Amino acid sequence: MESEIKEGISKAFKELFNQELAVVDIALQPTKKEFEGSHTFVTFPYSRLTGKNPVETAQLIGEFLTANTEIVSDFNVVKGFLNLTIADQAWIGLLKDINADPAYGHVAPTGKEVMVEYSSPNTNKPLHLGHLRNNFLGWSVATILEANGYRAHRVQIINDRGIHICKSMVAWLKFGNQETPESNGEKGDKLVGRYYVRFDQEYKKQIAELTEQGMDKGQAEKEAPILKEAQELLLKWEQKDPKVYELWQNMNAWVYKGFEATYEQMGVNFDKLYFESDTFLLGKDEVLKGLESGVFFQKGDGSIWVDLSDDGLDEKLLLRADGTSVYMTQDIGTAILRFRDYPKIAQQIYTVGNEQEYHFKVLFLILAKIGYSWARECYHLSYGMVDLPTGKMKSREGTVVDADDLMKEMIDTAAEHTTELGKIEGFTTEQADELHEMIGLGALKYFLLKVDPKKRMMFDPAESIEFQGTTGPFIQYTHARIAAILRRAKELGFDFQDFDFSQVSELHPVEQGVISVVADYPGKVKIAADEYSPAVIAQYVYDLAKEYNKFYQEINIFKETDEVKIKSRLVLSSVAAQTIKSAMSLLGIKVPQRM
RNA sequence: GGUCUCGUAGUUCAAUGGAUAGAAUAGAAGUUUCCUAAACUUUAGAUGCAAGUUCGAUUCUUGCCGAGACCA
Repeated sequence: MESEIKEGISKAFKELFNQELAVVDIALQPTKKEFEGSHTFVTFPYSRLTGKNPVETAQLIGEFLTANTEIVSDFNVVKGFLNLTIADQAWIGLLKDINADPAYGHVAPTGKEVMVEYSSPNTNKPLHLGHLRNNFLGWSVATILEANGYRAHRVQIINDRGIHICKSMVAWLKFGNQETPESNGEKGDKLVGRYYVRFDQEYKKQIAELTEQGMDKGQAEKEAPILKEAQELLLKWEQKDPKVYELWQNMNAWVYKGFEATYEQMGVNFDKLYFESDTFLLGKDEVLKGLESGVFFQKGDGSIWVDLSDDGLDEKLLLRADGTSVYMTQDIGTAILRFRDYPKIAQQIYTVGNEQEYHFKVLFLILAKIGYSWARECYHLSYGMVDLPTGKMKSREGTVVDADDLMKEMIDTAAEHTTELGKIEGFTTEQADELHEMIGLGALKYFLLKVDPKKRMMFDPAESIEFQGTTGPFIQYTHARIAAILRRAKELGFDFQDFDFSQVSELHPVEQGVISVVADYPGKVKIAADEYSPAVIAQYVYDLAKEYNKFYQEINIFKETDEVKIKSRLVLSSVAAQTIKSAMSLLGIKVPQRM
């Protein structure tokens, strides 16, 4: 539809003004609702090209389009705005085409591949609210890219080594009494996380004792025995001490099992996991190679650095004086390994919080410096922090919202609301549970994805579980109502599968409204991919649901006596439902048949 | 100190340089003999401040004020 209008405008420029205006340079915008029409062409910028003032230009183009195209039936000009009205037949034709396309809005596979990283947790803490935004975002972007014809590889890097996990290990050895997830039924990531907290408590206690004995605080922080024990453990781990290694493997295995359960509840999955314990040595090799080739330099103490002052940044440490690696070292190794594993990927996307923007800027520069041309195809999908009404999430102050707890709370609230409204009569327990999960998680995902990723956002638990307004459940409810209509149609014996569109002669404005929003879908899917922003889809599907609700309110399909109208509206409803379902699936949200 | 991000209704979010800055929510007032009222309709309310660029600025540039993150 849009492209046909643009072609018409391009033609008009050629024939009326003898000017070349490429179709790609023409922008249309939706007409404001207070004006007649659906598409608007702004003529202010073209006065020079046409030699006429904006109003005359708009008038001439409007006349040309009405006379020479089938789709534009009428127009009006307000200042430099040319508002175009599309012919009913063009809308009907569009509906017919959309209805005939089972993969409407999605591009067939192009053979291009892309890698999307998300989640990437530490193994010493359970997943929290921030991880939810991260996972939903990464998973959704991968799915949106798939809808644009890419093959997406979903991966994560697990920070499974380092002092943090050793802290949990020490605490478990000291206070754990050999307890395991099997022995006490606790989720593995929670158990290990608990010992990390336990370590911190003990550490603080020891610091207090030492300072009481007269040691100054800075020294006490270094000298606390429990910290020394953790450091010793790390050293033993690096030497692959069998006992330490076994404990490390066991505790990490508990964590992974716990994470797996959380991911399953979240509805996300991965094609491949990377572990830092596997990649950090490769990174080290690369740094040493870079030192040999003169890309990096060494300081007097033996530490290795990169100088990025030509790029407007400063010097950055790559390898410590004692030869141990830093985050950057590991990330270099991981990136290289991934391009080896998947040589066909055109791009690597990192879903990581915006506090690491500097880190990734540096990483990509370094990769380019050591000669990897794909470095410029790496993209940091940066997202803002999630704030709570009570303030910032701080693990030390216990104000972290646990991912499992939150998901459970959402599902429970969905159950309460649904029961209150009497919606689940006739449901089996399994059906009811499935529905509550759909609604609870739909509310959560939609709430976290509707905001522009790069912006910091406020998550209000109380508000998010209100299933009103710009929310997932609102959209799910709209879908359920359409499904009810289609069920009713079946009961009444309406078969609209091979509906003959040529019988339809006119449209009600609310029908046209729905078709016009549905028609935007492919364009939105593309924009969402270009901008790596599920928020584009979230906003879109809300608009669609709202538009359908207007239609629903205005027209009672089964009250109509004209069978052609009934069927055409059933087709319209079916197309709307499918588009809602398709768009929601890009966000990882399921839609129910009834709720 | 340096780099970056962000300041929009009471609140949470929108707006490829375009028309009278949109929604939602909270507030006020309505709609159900009819397919699901978790809906719909009406109403009131905002661009931090000051310049600049131009037909036109929430958007681009500069300065200031305010919030946050990162780098030493």
